[in-house]
Amino acid sequence: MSTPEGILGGMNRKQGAGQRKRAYHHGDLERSLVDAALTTIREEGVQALTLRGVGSRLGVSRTALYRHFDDKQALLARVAAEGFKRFHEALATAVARAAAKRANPMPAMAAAYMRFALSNPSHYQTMFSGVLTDWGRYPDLVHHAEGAFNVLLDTIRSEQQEKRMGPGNPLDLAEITWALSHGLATLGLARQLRRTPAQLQDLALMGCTILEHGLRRRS
Amino acid sequence: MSTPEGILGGMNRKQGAGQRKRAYHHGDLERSLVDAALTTIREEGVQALTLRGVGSRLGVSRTALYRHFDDKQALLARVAAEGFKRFHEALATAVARAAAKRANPMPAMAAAYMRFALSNPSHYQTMFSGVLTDWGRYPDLVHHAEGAFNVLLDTIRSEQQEKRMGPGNPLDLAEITWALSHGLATLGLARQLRRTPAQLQDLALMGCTILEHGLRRRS
DNA sequence: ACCTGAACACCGTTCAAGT
DNA sequence: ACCTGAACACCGTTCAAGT
Repeated sequence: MSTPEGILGGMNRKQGAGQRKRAYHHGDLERSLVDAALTTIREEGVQALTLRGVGSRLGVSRTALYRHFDDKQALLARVAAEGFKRFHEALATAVARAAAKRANPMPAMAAAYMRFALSNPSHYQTMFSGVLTDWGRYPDLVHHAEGAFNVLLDTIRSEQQEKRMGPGNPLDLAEITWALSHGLATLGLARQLRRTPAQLQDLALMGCTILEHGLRRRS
Repeated sequence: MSTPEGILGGMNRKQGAGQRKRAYHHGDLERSLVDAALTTIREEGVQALTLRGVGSRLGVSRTALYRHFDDKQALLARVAAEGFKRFHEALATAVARAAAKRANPMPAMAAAYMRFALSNPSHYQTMFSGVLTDWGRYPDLVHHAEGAFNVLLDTIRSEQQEKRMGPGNPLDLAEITWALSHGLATLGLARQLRRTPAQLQDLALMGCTILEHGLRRRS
């Protein structure tokens, strides 16, 4: 790992004043590129993202990006990986908080899922829109995606073990639960359901409750 | 509407022999363009569709398409509209067949939904991938999309009226049911669930059953 | 180390021109 | 009516060159 502060300290003596990683043109261009991409995706959709657009948003040439990312895919993969990391954390936190209150973790996860999608629409779109091919090229993408899914799967397993949830193959139940949350989130973000964020949040909870009740009743 | 047979009959006397709408270069180029687009989408994904690619697949210039479609969006909209029309019909047929057998229409619809997605992946991808903006420009798109959703909504309403389904706001239940089917279909087609088509079909039925049981049990 | 400008091979779209 | 070729304004990506 390089130590940009030390190197740049000699090149630019007006360093400091709260700016740690300032390079001679941009401080932490890599981070700025990701943020600029997120802004573009939020405003125009992931389909409309261009490297020229991202560059010009920062007053930087279209090729400057190649110092930090292999190609356009790599920039999108970074956005998605960051999204999956936050998503993973959001689900884990929701489960932990429910456990601390001895509350049902399933609706807590359903709420956290929808809240994440609504609060991070650019990340969510990049994670699931299908713009990303070759997931295999980006290990942390796969790592956090699997991590998030495993939070769900492990919670279902332990709820079943404690007899708080009805029987059924945990993998089947996890995929069905995920599909419902994912369906509501994608349709909601695409404005295919005519709902306010608060109503989408209610719908996610309601769907989760119905599934849980259905599981108790199965033969 | 023009009558190409009459016009072309004078231009090309080797007409007939089972070919009705043959123009001097291609018979029904419009239909061929849609089919070529579907093939490309199936093989490379909707993101990879180019007008040059579609044209060269038919041995036709990239601009020939503009005689039949306003632009690329219009070609994609045609694919999506055709998809929604077939989708609408598939759902309506499933409900009608279930009614004829006095069978439960809900699992019949869930099965028909997944079967449509698996049998028409190119259509499904174009319908729901988000490549299509400006739905308002294509009325039959909206018409058939609403038609398909209304089959679901009406079925839920009548099942509730006949006391075969538990209580709840029909619109809420329709959107939850749709979201589950849509989530399973999109995740399945994107190979994010590691399932065979037959397993996806089973999962769709299972999800539908759990939802129905959950509805009976709600307070 | 970081950034640029020119160049290349692609795109969708327009338009005058051919049959 | 139907199709083409040239032209235009965009892409992503590469690369030699600058500081």
